[in-house]
Amino acid sequence: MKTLVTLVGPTGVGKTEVALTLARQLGSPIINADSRQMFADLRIGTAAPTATQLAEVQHYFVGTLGIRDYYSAARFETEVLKLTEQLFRTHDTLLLSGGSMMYVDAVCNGIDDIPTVTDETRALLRQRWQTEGIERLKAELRLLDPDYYAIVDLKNPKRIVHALEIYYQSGRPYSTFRTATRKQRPFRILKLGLQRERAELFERINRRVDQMLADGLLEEVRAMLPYRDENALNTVGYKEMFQVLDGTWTLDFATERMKKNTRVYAKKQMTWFRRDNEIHWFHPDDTEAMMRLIAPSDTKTSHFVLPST
RNA sequence: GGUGCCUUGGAUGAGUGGCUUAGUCAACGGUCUGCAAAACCGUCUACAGCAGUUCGAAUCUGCUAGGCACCU
Repeated sequence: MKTLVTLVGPTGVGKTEVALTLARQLGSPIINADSRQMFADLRIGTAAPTATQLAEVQHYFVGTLGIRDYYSAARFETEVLKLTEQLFRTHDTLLLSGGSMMYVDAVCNGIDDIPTVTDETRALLRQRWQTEGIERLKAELRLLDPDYYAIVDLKNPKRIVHALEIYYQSGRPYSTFRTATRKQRPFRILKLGLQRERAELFERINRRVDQMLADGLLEEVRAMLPYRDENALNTVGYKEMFQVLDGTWTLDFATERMKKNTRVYAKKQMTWFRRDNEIHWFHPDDTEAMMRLIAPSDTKTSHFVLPST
């Protein structure tokens, strides 16, 4: 039975280290599920695996995107599925590790087949949102897709706009694409979650932010200035440091904000993962317990085999 | 010792007799099916203490405590 081991947890909990340990023992490559570590130019601020770590274990989806590339959870789903199909020919166990909640869910549960929105449609709707206001778009959605209008979070402009994008892209209401069904995968999925006490996690986050700055985060951000409006840079760490480069925030203030926003992000991740009752939770130090769950039989069985007489 | 000003929820900060839950930040909780490290939502009802005035006080009066300023 082929198994995809999925390692999740909040930012800063220690996923990278644990993933390496497990990968070594399983002889598996690491499939990265962190939406920001995929960008080649965002290494320091996303705490991407180091060159040494990358050299030691084969990684996929780390540093594969240019800063202006479009990407999505749906695309991740299809690419990972294609990759696993290939890798499972030579591996029984594969490791998927990362904290991007939606990316992980896309791989585990699937995403409905919704048409990709073109740049033109996206730009058009964004412009209408700005010039006509969200109320107009809401009224329009109510007429075009009453079913979705009834359930959508009307306070969230992104959801309204997206539903309209789909409508204009395809000529069909967004709600007709939503099946709410879970896709079956041709392999077993074992979900492991990493957890620490909150105070300890926050302490690690604070220290890691300081380390990023010492490692040259500001220079990395400076190189991204020409692309600051790209979605990939709407990211904790980069947002704050742009303010420093603009001269509107002091470095100290920005650093505090970055720490705070990272903590908030970690909490959001925990909120998301908490409701997934398929996750088995572990302390990051307890990789032995994780291995026992992943490969329970390996060494144990021999003890129970009675010598034949 | 005397005089004047001040004291609001974790922080900041409006409010000078009832209409009110100020607001902001933090903290905590939650939503989530194509940009998700995104976007959005909810919770946290305080007025330094005591005694009065009043139908009714954070808002008026007195005393007590603490803080700040000035004076002998």
